[in-house]
Amino acid sequence: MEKQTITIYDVAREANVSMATVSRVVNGNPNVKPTTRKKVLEVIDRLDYRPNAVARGLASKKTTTVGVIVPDVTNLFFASLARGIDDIATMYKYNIILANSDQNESKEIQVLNTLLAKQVDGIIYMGNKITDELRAEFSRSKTPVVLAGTVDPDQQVGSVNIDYIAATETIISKLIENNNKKIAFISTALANPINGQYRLKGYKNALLSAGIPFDESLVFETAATVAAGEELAQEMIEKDVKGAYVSDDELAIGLLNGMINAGVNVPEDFEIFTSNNSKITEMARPQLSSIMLPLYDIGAVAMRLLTKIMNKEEIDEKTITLPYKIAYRGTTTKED
Amino acid sequence: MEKQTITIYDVAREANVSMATVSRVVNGNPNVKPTTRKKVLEVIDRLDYRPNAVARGLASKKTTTVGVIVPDVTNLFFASLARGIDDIATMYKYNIILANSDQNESKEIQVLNTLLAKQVDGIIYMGNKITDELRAEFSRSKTPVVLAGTVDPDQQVGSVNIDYIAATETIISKLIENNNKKIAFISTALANPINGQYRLKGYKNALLSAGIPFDESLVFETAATVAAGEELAQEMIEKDVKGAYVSDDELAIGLLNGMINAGVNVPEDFEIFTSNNSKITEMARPQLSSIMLPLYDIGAVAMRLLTKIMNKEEIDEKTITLPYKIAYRGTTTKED
DNA sequence: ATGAAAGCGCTAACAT
DNA sequence: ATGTTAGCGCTTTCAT
Repeated sequence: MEKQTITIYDVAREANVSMATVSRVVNGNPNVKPTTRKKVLEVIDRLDYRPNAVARGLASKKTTTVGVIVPDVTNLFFASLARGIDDIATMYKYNIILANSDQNESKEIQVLNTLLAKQVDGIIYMGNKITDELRAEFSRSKTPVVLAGTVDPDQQVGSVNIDYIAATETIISKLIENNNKKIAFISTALANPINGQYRLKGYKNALLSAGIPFDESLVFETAATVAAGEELAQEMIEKDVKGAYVSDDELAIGLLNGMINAGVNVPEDFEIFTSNNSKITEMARPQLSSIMLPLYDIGAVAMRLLTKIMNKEEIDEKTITLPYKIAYRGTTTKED
Repeated sequence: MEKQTITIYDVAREANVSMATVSRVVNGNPNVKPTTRKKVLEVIDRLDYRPNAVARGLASKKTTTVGVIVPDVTNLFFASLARGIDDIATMYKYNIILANSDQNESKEIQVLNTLLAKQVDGIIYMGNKITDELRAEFSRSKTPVVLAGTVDPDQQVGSVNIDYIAATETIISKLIENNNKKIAFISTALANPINGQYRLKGYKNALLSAGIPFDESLVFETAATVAAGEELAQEMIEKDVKGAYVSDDELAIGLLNGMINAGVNVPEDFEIFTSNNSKITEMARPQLSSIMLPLYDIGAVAMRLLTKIMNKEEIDEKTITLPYKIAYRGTTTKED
């Protein structure tokens, strides 16, 4: 015998009221006489009634769930953003459907489509580049989208980031000042505008200010893994590079460990600045100096922005730039 | 003018067929003549029709989404499990609603309830202890539940784990053999049966085999953080402890760094074994020796098990024990 | 303050 | 192979 599900209709019958009244009670509508409210609540409790969110979603056209597209939760960078997102989502009574995209374009499109099919009220996207196809899908539905730690050069959708150009310029200048003229720019996906445009721009700006010519051969593109970083160490030594800016923390740890294994003294003979200040930066020995990206906050603010858009509130500015700091730790010499 | 949503009815009208036929085409039902299928698909494409998963969920009583309750995605241990879960979920056309519980009982209960309200087809739970209240909620609905990296001593729900007792016993024996008799057992939440019952049991077993009396004062309970580990270092030195088994990787890195900062040689004068083999174990210097918990696989197998249960397939054994290995790395002396 | 009734967009018998 | 028809459990006018 299947366990019968209790519906709003059952409650209405037992409480001698209409479905509408039960609905009002459940949704906290004030237009209910206290005595009836009490009676209804009593029946709800007695029958152990639980509103069916799917039915509610169909009727109200709101699911109170948002889709979160993330390259890989296993990367602390994204996990931290996701945590910020979920906390704020919970605060505003939303749930998140988390989907890993592996930065894979077709997977992103597919994920986006199932998210839209599931009628999410909004989407938070993290990734590399907003391809044209992706943008087309975004605008095909009117579901609001916010980018977290991801930029859209065209600023068509909301986004939350820091000023990557300024941050990078600052630390590269610091590196030059501490150190010498040969600084590597080590990045994951240069196709990502954050890396290939903004950070690289900051790097070039700093060189320019110091009167150092830009050397293409000091720009490296590789994977966001420890192994990739270790592999790069030898090349640093061969090219007699004295310092490096790295766009990913795992990659930075790999490079750090690779240099140390090769007998190089860090930071005396080689300085490293990394970008995300995820918690692994403090696990490294020496601890990694880093741009202090407010990871959790980027996620949290992105979700907050999304709630406003979903709620059709007035938005002052949909392109949000958060402040950042610099952590001078063990992989750079002078503090400031 | 609101953009009108295209429904199955619109497609039916345009294609001169019934809704049922459109539904059949959309759901890949073979009972459709190829020519009509083609015609319907053409209209679907032309109108840019997207099936509404919420309506489908209400009608079919299946949402193809599963709830995942996790203490904190920001912990690599859980992030790795979550990744395994999501990959298999995607493979079987499910999406996951990810909810952080912070190991907080009331939050767990609340999250579980909203997940059930959203009519998830199944739930994967990760956490500490299955409290009675939680178990009551689990059985209150017939929604299938599988535990990933979490044990239920009563084995009432499905679960995927390794043999924690044997794994711990093995490495403690190794530590004793390498080293000496004073081995600390450092754990997060002893209330978690994995720590307080199984791992501690393995620890005691190993001591017993070696004829070493169990010393309560060598059992430490603390938080799963780097800071907590660093704080513990001094105590290790004062008590003249020569080795430690640690239940969490972040905690282990903290301890490792703390010992090194105190001038202790690792592994020569102090050996460390940690438990989860998350990727940070390879970022540490020296790299952490560890039980090789198949994190991704635990998540993947848990999700696979859940799909079987949701699909009412025959299950051989709902309490699954996966194999594990031991990684002998830099924080222990002899290899084996 | 409460009720009646019409959907929301789809699936799933059941007919034909 | 295709169509008809009830729902699924709820929200939301519109009355009263």
